[in-house]
Amino acid sequence: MPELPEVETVCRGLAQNIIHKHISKVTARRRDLRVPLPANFEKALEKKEITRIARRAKYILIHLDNDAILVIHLGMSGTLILHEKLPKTFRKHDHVIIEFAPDKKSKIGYMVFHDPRRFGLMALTSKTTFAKHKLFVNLGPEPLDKKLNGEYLYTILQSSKAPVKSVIMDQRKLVGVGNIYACEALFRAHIHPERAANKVTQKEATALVVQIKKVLEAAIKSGGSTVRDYVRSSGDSGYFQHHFSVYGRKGLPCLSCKTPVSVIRQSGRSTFFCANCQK
DNA sequence: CCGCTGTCCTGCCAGC
DNA sequence: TGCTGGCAGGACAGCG
Repeated sequence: MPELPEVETVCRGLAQNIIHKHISKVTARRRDLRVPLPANFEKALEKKEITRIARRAKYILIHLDNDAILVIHLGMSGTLILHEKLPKTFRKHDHVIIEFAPDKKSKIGYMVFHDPRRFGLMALTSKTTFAKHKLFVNLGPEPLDKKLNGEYLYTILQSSKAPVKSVIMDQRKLVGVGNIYACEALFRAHIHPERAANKVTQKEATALVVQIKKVLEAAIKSGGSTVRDYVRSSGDSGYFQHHFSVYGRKGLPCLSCKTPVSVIRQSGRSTFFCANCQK
């Protein structure tokens, strides 16, 4: 389940494999994803060339050689798998199959969007209307952008008395940080996840920004993380999960002080933290 | 406006 | 072994 590093890893995999490919055929086996596929979905993609792969927040943006952009969100359980040949049988949750015209440069022939929970989506937008699109208009800044500094985060945190963890996961304030990396960044910055955001000091906000960037960059470097069903577009798993300090480590000794890692629920999500190291 | 809860959907795993 | 309940990386509507 992709947070920013996983989505970034998928984008890099796609960029290496499908840029300049021509889409020859699109087949939707199910249209009722989180947002239903538009009626013109297949036609809008067929006969177009892929020119560029980009990412905004947790959305994959596949630019085509006209004004169009194919938007993909993987939700909690979505994967994009590239195949050389069409599989003999489709899996139950293979919802969309994109077929490429053969070319001399690569053997990749198909891309399959697989998403058991259907929390993911595929949508169409365009270069000219992208910024005003419903999915993108309210998104906050990218965490790896220079614009996201301690000063910015401190201002954001000051404006809310919700728990600091909820605020850094709020995609309107800051994109890309999901449950795993929120837990990891707060641990690294020694901030308790339940602390009211407006009680975080300027110094702590700066430390938190540094740790958010560091943990995301480290995860991207190791190819994203895998908990259960996330697979890179090249087909093999990432391995950042071996580096989690607190996430999924309930009851195991804190790597810093050996206190057993705690787990609580915040807004329906599990939060892992060290009650001794995080104040 | 704000903060929090519930919900969408399926699969998997622990516990009985 | 088989069933059940709870939980899963996201996002958003709707409630008080």
